[in-house]
Amino acid sequence: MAELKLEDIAKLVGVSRSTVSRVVNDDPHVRPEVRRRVLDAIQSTGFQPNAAARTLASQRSWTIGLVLPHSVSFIFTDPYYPHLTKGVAQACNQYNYTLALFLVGTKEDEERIYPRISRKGLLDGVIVQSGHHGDQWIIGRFVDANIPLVIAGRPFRSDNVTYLDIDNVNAANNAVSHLIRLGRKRIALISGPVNSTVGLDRKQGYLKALSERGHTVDESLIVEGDFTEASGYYAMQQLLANDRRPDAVFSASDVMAIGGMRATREAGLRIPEDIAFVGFDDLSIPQLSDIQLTTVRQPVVQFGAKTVEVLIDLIENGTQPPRHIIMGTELVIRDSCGAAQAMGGKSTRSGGLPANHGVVMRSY
Amino acid sequence: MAELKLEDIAKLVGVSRSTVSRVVNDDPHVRPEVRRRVLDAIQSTGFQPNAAARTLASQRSWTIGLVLPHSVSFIFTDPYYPHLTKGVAQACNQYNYTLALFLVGTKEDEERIYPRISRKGLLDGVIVQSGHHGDQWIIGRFVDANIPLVIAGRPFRSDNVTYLDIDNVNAANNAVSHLIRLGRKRIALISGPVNSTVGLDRKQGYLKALSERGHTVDESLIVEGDFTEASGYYAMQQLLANDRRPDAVFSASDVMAIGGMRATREAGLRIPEDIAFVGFDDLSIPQLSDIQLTTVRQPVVQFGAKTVEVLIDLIENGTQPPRHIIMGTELVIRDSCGAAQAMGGKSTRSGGLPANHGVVMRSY
DNA sequence: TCCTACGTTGGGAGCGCTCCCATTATACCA
DNA sequence: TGGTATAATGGGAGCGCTCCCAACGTAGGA
Repeated sequence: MAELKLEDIAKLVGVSRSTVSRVVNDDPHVRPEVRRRVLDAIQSTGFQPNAAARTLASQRSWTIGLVLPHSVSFIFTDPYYPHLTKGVAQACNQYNYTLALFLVGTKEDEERIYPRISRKGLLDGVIVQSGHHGDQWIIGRFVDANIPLVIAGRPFRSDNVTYLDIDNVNAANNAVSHLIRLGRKRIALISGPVNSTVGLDRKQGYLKALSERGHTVDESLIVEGDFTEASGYYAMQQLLANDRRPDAVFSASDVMAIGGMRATREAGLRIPEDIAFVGFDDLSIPQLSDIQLTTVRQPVVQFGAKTVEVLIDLIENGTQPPRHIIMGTELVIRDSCGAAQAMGGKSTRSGGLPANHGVVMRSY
Repeated sequence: MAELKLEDIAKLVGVSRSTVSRVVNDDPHVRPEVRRRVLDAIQSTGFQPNAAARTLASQRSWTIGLVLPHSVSFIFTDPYYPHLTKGVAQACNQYNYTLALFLVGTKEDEERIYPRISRKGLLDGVIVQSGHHGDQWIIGRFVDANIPLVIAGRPFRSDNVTYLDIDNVNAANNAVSHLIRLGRKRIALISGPVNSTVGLDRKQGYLKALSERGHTVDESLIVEGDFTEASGYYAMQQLLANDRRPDAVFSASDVMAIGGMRATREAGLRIPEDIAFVGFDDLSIPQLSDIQLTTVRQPVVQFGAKTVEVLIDLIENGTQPPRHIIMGTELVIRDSCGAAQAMGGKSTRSGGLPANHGVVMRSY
């Protein structure tokens, strides 16, 4: 079967190329009867308009790019990326855009990928997941290329770009405040990398909670991790080697919290009795544990979808003043923070269920 | 800055459009001196050829599609998908292809996505992750559309399509044989869904190992899961409710094994002393456990990359007889199978390390 | 009845490349 | 030195659409 084109359908129906094009593009200026005949022909022949020709003529590709820098290593261990991707992909489907995925790992990748992205006729716009210091020049590059751009996550220099982020400071503040309310005195932080805005913001929330509630900051209770389970494990070992060990830990990610909890158990300490834990993410990691993690739930999938919507708005309505959109979080209270014991009630654990839903507290 | 085209560069350098095109496409028929001047102009102007125009004229988009059916739910919990995606994305970068990602969840998604994929001028070829019964018609559809196609995973009807798979039967056979060699008598199976070839093949390997080594099959020791942690947990509870409980479990995925191990611990049983576990995947799931899982390592990332290579070969060299490529696996022996104890040695656990590498046995 | 307005339709002119063929420049041999 | 093979170059045609404008038809008002 030779490839059909608009012209062929036109000939078949006995109308012009333009009329078929109008039908395909839902242009109202076609008589209903003609539209029906064209539609029939399209249906019966299985005609699909050629994407490249359409893009060339209309200067719109209906494709958006999702760029995940550094992801090649982290996509292994960090459930954040699959969830974000899912949110973005679903929204793309919904709005009839195609999603082009760019996983950038090495410098070599960058040199192959970034020119391709800046090229016209491939993408209508780009979403860059960011928040790392090293991403600045990439963002600058796309800004220079004048391609519609939305950043997922707060970039270091955010004044002239549109970005979406979750409210990391408030979320961390809530989590730590929760531990303080439960009577914990020495609350440690396993932070994210401080060369990332996520790491920075969650740390700031931790510090804010302490100072707002009259706790003094003990630098020896702050250890930096890199969002991997291993780093959480080592960070916890360091915290436990302290003269006076912590009685609670706020971890900037669930995966690090799991590492920390493993180190805690190995040291013969009980969770939450000896040390309470609160994590960050709530992205359904399968855990081999009878202790369910209290954590900050960030709406990553919706976040990804929202990112797409903002980008499409940018594509279709042209340049606008940069927008900064911040999404809220929830604190999900399960076992590891000791809330159940502290409140004299039963564990929130609904015995035997693979994962309980916990008690949810909206951040705002 | 107005968008540059080939013609503009040509005018700038004082040559023709065709010559610039030759330089851009590395055609050898250009004098070195002219090539240099053109290259300089391209460099200094930052010219990028328009992707859509190129695609339209050459009938090649240098884009391939990765279709993940059912993935919208599983991408949450199953690390297989991110790993496969990573392998595919890296290979795409390497060969200068763009990757278009299609996450298909609902029937609605299908109706939006599949016509787009069949459309000419968007994709040069498609990789479909498969192995589920329901995917047959999708595959048939792409075969009909005559688009270069490679299946990742063995499809149910595989005669007329090219696919890649790992050797699930052998891998499962090895895993179960390992448990038998360690002296386990009642070896249970937490299988994958039997409406998938993965589930079927791993089950067949289990059955094969038993029969080859003179064990009888006890149907009450076989429970079907769906690759989620929850299903592993429930499956294990069912197994433990047995009159005579198993002394070993082979799980068709690590995530289900983790669910199973959680149920085992909750029942007050020891791993591996009371029940030994062997999983399948080895995709670095963060575990809150002092027990490291013995498992079958499947080379998912390389598998994804290989899939791309086979597809590109198909794209560039035209239709060939369908190829069926099967990749080997390794058994990674850690703590949960009890090999260390059985062999009278120490645990293979290198005390305190976040995750040990285990002892690797190549399948073949 | 004619004229105007508007809804409908057709076709030309691109979009920015690649591909092919014709033409010109260069090298090599007799 | 002329003739021929070969390399380098230029430009037309076309890829399959969209967009725009002109042309046509029909209805409604004067």
